[in-house]
Amino acid sequence: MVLHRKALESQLVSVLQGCTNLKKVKEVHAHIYRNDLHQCSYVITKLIRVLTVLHVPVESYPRLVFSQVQNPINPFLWTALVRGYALKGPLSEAFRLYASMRTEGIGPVSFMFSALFTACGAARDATLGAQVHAQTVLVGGFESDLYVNNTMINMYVKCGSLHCARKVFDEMSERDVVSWTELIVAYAKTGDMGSAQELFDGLNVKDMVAWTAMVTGYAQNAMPKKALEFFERLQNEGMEADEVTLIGAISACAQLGASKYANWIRDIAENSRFEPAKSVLVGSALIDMYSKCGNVEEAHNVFARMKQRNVFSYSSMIAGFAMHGRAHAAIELFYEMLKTETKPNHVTFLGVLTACTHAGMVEQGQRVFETMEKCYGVAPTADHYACMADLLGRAGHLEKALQLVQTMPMEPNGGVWGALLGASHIHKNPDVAEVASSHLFDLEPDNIGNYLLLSNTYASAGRWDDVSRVRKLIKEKNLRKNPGCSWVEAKNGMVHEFFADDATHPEIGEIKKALDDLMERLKGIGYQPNLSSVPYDIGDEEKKRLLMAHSEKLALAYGLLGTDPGSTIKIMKNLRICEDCHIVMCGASKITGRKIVVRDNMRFHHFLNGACSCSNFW
DNA sequence: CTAGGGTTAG
Repeated sequence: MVLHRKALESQLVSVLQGCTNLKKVKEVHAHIYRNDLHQCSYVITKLIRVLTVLHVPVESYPRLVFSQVQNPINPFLWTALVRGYALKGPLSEAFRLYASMRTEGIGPVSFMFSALFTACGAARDATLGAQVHAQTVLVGGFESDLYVNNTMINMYVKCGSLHCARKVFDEMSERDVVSWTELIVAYAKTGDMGSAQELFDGLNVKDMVAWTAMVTGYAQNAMPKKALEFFERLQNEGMEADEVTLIGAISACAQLGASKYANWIRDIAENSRFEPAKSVLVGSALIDMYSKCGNVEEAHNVFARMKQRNVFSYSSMIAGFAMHGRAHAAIELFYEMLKTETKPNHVTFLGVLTACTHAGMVEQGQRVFETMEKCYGVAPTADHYACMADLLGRAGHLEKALQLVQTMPMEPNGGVWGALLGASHIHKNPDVAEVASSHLFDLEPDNIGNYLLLSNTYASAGRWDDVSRVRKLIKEKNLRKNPGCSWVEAKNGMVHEFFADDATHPEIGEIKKALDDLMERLKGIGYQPNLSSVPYDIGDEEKKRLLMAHSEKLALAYGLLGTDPGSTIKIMKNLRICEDCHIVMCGASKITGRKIVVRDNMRFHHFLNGACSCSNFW
């Protein structure tokens, strides 16, 4: 009889574990009653845990179940409830439960402290966390408990008290790989990869999670080459990369933006247990990567092959279409998404709105903006207002854009004023540019781009006195111009880099000659240098010379020389492509019959047969 | 039971 009961208990627990919805749980609960097991702490603890995971408010169902236990002396039972409050709050209730448990004469246990630390961490309450910390010391016997100390480190990290976390770590008598990894991640998140690396080097037995923390850390801190180095080292150690590791590496490849790396990691992913068609995470990461590498077709291939899609997959694909100027595809996909179970979130709407912006679809964008809260329950953030300011402003409705910014329900951020400044620059409106930049100089005093946009807007209006006033400001602030830089992929996947007026490339002679030839042929079809692209008060000949030295033109010339005639020329630039270069790219695609893709710091331009996917709207 | 996670705008 006893044996039978035990078997039934563990059977019910495992059934509970597999419950994915409330209805099933309720069925099992009825079964528990029928078998007279509603006093069994083991089963009831599991029941409470499952309910919490399914986001049932602790106050309702779980508490009811708990209260039906006549003599709750099992600390696991109490802790299950406390963990529920740890996830959703309120924090005070978690502590009230802990106090009641002690009054019931139940001694403190390590996992109860862990639950309390989790609660403090989730509430970002370091003060309360420190009180629990003091409790563990006061009660005694927990100072050397590895598990308690690890959750304590985690709590301090979540609260942003890295120093306290480090102190706990330094004073621990025994540490395991979890303790180390927690700190490594904490340093990585603050951008301190030096300390992260130092800790990692001191770690004797490194497991896959620790390695992955380094891959992800370097990827998140914009050091993609380092991230990939660690990814390869991890594999050389004989460890199998899992989903999380792959995502870190894929994100690093996305940052590099080169097809060589993209195809390399794609291969690894396809041959892993987490192939993109089956893993939503890996699939979504690949969509983003291919979009950022200029290959939106391949991004869509991955998307189409995925067996399951979630809000990340859809949002990434929509944003991918948007940055490649495929606005209609983006919006179509958005409506397709609305027919599924997947609900759009704030990121989805950013993608849809940028798609409208990049295609100049003002009315469509306004409609989406107006309905996002009403119909889909997603309240616009300042970023969405930035998109709207961009949408209206670029389309030439500067007054409307300004009005929107001045009446928006939250404080405009740098993105909002920046969009307005960008639009003022395009439409050569120094008055609106002045309003926008006065805010930007407060919000982002060191962002040189804003000063340059204002100064260039003055230049386009011929207000040279104002130009030199802004120039002086830049000098006083000791700000340095970001040198323009372009890369182009050669045949073998090698990436060649060019700065403006750069003569360091070994084949610079041929490159210059190829550029001259191209210019001659362009002139034949009516090209004239766009002198207004040069914001300096200098002679026309000097302007022409500066234009010809732009890094993207050098990269284009090298692309013509160094790649197969049938292939796409892929150029990347760290700044926004200038108008003259844009015209030249259009012409070059017509004359040479080559497909040219340029990624500037804003988006992708696909040049084919004399036209650009951005419809000259950028 | 505690550690590593993806989309975003000027």
